[in-house]
Amino acid sequence: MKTARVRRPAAIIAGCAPLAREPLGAQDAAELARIVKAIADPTRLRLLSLVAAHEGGEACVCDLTDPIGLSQPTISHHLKILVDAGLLSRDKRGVWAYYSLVPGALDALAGVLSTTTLQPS
Amino acid sequence: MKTARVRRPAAIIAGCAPLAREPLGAQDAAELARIVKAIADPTRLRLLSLVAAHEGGEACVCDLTDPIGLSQPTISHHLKILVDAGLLSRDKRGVWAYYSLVPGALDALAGVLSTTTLQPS
DNA sequence: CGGTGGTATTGATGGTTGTGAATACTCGCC
DNA sequence: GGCGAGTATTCACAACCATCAATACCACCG
Repeated sequence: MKTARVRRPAAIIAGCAPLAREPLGAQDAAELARIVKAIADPTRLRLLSLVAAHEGGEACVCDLTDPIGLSQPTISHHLKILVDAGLLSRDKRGVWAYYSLVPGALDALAGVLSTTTLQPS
Repeated sequence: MKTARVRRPAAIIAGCAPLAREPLGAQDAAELARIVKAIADPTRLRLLSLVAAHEGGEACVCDLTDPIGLSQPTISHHLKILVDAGLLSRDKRGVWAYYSLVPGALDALAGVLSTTTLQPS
């Protein structure tokens, strides 16, 4: 069990300046890149949108394999990466594992990337 | 010369729904991932912020090698990736190549990622 | 308790990528 | 024209990654 990684969700990116504000330090850049890497894959982008658009805001693995068209282990693997990045949360109820968006995580990421101060309308 | 790639800047991501709105198609996901991959690297994130924070909003390669601490060819390589992704623009004046943020590119990306409708304050 | 079905993990593999060394290119200048 | 400086490209290599097949895990049900 060496998964004692950082594990902090999107709090670390919330602490970063808006990217265009001031030069990013090497350490902040590394942590931010770790999050961005999680969504730098077409399959994982689709998984995020599928989960978000699914009814109830959550979906289990069996809901995702068919639309994506990849094997079940591969889907589980990508989901794990998204969970580790703090973008998805996993809720195992019985045999099924339900994944849902971590509230605010994607928005925090968007906030760091945007060059202007953004706020919900 | 096979660089007749897509080359469209951030227009393609502006055409995508906000990611959480509806399931992302395979093709949209691939194009979006191509852009996201460009910023999924600590060095390139730092380059973006360095360019943005530099005086005049532009910087040449020689301004960037020292703060980053990598070789000049490597910096040029990363800059090329950012330009190809439509996030940076290159303006060669004499011997110097000045890089600057493509206006709206990062914001378009942030808009696709955010789960709420965002607008500048 | 044995089976069944949903999910996670392991192992292997082909492909991608970040990096530096060496080198080529391209201006401006003497 | 030739030289020097800033930048880009090529080549090579180690590290990482996305994927699948096989298998293990685990909760429920008869």
